[in-house]
Formats: sequence, C-alpha cells, structure tokens
Amino acid sequence: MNRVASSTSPGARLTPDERRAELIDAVLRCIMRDGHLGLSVRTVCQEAGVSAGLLAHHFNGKEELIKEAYRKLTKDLFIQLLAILDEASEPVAQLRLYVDSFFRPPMLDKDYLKVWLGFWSLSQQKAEIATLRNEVNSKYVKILEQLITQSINRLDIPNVNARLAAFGLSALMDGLWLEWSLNPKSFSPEEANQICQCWVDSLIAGELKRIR
Amino acid sequence: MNRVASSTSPGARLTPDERRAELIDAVLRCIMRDGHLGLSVRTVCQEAGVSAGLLAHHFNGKEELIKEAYRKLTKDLFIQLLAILDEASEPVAQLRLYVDSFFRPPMLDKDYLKVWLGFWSLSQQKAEIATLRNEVNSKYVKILEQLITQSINRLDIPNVNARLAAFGLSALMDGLWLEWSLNPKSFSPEEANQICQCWVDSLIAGELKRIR
DNA sequence: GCCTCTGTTGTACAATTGTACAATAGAGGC
DNA sequence: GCCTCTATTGTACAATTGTACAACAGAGGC
Repeated sequence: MNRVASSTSPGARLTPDERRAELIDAVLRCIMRDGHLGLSVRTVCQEAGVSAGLLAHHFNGKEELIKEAYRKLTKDLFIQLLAILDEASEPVAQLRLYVDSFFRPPMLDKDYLKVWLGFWSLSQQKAEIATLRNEVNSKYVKILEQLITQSINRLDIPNVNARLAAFGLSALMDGLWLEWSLNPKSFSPEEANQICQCWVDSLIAGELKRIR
Repeated sequence: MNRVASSTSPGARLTPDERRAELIDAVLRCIMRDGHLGLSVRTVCQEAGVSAGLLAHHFNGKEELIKEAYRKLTKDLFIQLLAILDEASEPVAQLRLYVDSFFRPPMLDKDYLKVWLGFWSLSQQKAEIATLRNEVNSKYVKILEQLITQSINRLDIPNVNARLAAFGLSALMDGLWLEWSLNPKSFSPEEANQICQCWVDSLIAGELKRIR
C-alpha cells in the first residue's frame, strides 16, 4: 500500500486526535478534488496514507467523519470571518468587509461548492446534518443582522427590518457565490461584490423601503 | 416483481417515447422522494413498474436518463414561467410576476432542492451536464435582463447596468429559494417575495446607483 | 394463423461499497 | 529488557451497484 498525501511515514503511530485531524483533512481534500459522489472510505484513507480499516477505529463510520469534517470547515471559516471583521471598528465598514471577503480567496474557491453540495445533499437525508447546517447558517445571519442594526442606528435610518435585510443580503451573497461557483464565466467576483455593495448602499441610504 | 407507481399493467408494451417518458417521470419522483444519493437503476425501474434491465434498452445508461430528466424538468418549468409572464403585458408587471411565481407553489417545493442538488453535483463531474445547466440558467437571466431593460427604458431610469441587475436579482431569488429549501423555518415565502420586490422597487426607482 | 420485429423480463457478472475483526507492531511504563 | 496497551494493518464479507445479454411475449403485417 503506497502512501499519497500525508507527511508521516506508513505505520507511524499518531495520537487519536492527530489521526482524526489527518482523516478530516483528507476527506475534505477528497471532496474538493472529486466531489462527494464517488467518495469512498478507501479513497479517503489512501489520501490520508493509512489503511482502510483505520477509519472505523477513529470514527463511528463514514458519516460521522463527514459530519466532523463539516464541523471543522465551518469552524475554520467562521474564525476567518471574525478575524476579517476585526480589521474594522465601525459597523458599516465591517459590513463592507464581510461582503468583500465573500468574493475573494480563500472564501471564493470553486472547489468549495463540491464540499457544500455534499453537505447539503447529506442534510436532505440526515436530520442531524440539517440541524448542524441550520445552526451554522443562523450564526452568519445573526452577525449580519447585528451589523445592520448597528449601522442603521448609527446612521439614523428609520424603520428597517434588520432581520429581513440580513436574510436578503445573505441570500444575495449566497446566490452570487453559487452561480459563480457553478459557472465562473458568467460574471467576475468584482462584479458580484459590486452588486452586493450596491445593496448595502441602498440599505444605509434608507432606500429599501419595503423591508420594515 | 411487484409494480409500484405506473398505471400500465406489467409486461405491457409501450412506444419507446412513452416508456422513456415514464422512466423520466419515475427518476424525478425517486430523486424528489429519496434524494440523488442512493438513487439506483433498480429503484427507478421499480418506481416505473418495469424490470431493471429495461433502462439500458431505452437509455444509454443511468447518466443519460438523469440528463434527459433534467432536460424535461427545466423545459417544463420554463414553459410554466413563460405562461405566467403572459399574464401581464407591461415589463414591470412581468418582473413582479416573475419574482412572485418564484416563491409560490409549484415552483416553491422543498423537494425540488433534492433534484437540483443532484444535477449540480453531477455537473461538477460531467462537463456535459454543466454546459446544459449553464445554458438553461443563462436563458432565465436573459429574460430577467430583457424585462429590466424594458422597464428602465419605459420609466426613463438612466445608467442602469441591466446585465448586473439581472444577475443580482436572479442571485437574490436563488439564494432565498435555496435557504428556504434548506430550512423552511428561517423565513416565510411571503417574506422572501417581499425582499425581492423591494429590490425591484429600488431598481425602478433608480436607486441602485452602483450598478451602471 | 403464422412470422417477424422489438419491447420486456430475469438473471448473471464484475466491480465497488462500508464495516468488522483477527493479527501485527511500535511506543511508553516500570 | 520485558510487558502492556492500542494504533494500525490487511483481509474477509455481505450488500449493492450499473450493465450486458439470452430468453420471452405480444402486437402488427400479410
């Protein structure tokens, strides 16, 4: 059995935590390379440079590995976002940064779509995955809602429904991200950013009059 | 072998076109029920009430069946959309109807997400499916772009980039549709419609100033 | 009423899947 | 240096997959 991607030598003993982390990294690499279709335990273990039987020793089956991988990825991306928001102190500037980071690497990588499609597909069958996704997504929307609330308070914009505005902006970003991932030739990331920033313009100008 | 869903009796001979249509209907029912994961030739054929070997006689493999099902579904939905747009004569009203129809049954059915996830997943591996999706999607965006162009011409709104506005509105609808499909509890279809109509409000008021 | 054509059936087959499990080997305690 | 513990290996196994193909049967031409 030839190793492929791991940097440790074959047969090396790792801490359970270390090995679990390597398997999680491996499954994410596999999905980003091949998509979630055709993902097999053997492929993942080969990518991790370990024998196929090892997965059962560290995870309670393939599905749990995928779930943990989803946990890890969303956690990392969330930390990245918080770091980016930390670069500004004013809510409006933070809102701009939020949008901006969405359409730049490393956030904008068309291989991420494969990962998301895998999780979404699984969430249609496993309620636990669906619940996890809903929790993660609501965290993102809540941040948007907070930033919007703070922005309109500071700028004295009356009667804005921050919850709906947050869902709208979140959906606008997601929709543009999705379409770009499916077909990067349809528009440029800069254009997508422009469209979203335009929504923010209207929002902080008090022009989104029906959302209140 | 017991039949399940078809209305014809077992062993009945159908025209190739009829049988192909029944298989296409069956595979769509299967995906909407079980998702694209776990979709098997045997399941589809059982749903269609025919033997498993028949698929190979009418289609050049499982993948071609799925591709034809995608063709059929998108064609049907497109015809539905055109019929809806026909209910109005003015571009602004048609734009409103377009958005409105997106967040009402039969367009808004959370089981459609399973179908779309299946096609998108496949499009990540098969270039032919990806090309097909891009063609279909660009037809939808082109309609939006036309309606937007006609609207701003009629209302004398200066300097609007109809192409970007169309991508934006399309993404906003898709994003809201996606999030609602993944989690119908996050917001109501009426709220989603409200958010999109608000975008149209701003657009035809000439307020989306950065999109030009 | 037979013949031909072909839609349909049932099965066989190789390939791949996820998982369980006995055997192995390497690291740390003493 | 031995002993114990367990991370790791390799394999076996049942289940499921997509597809090919020989056999069957029913409808239409004549």
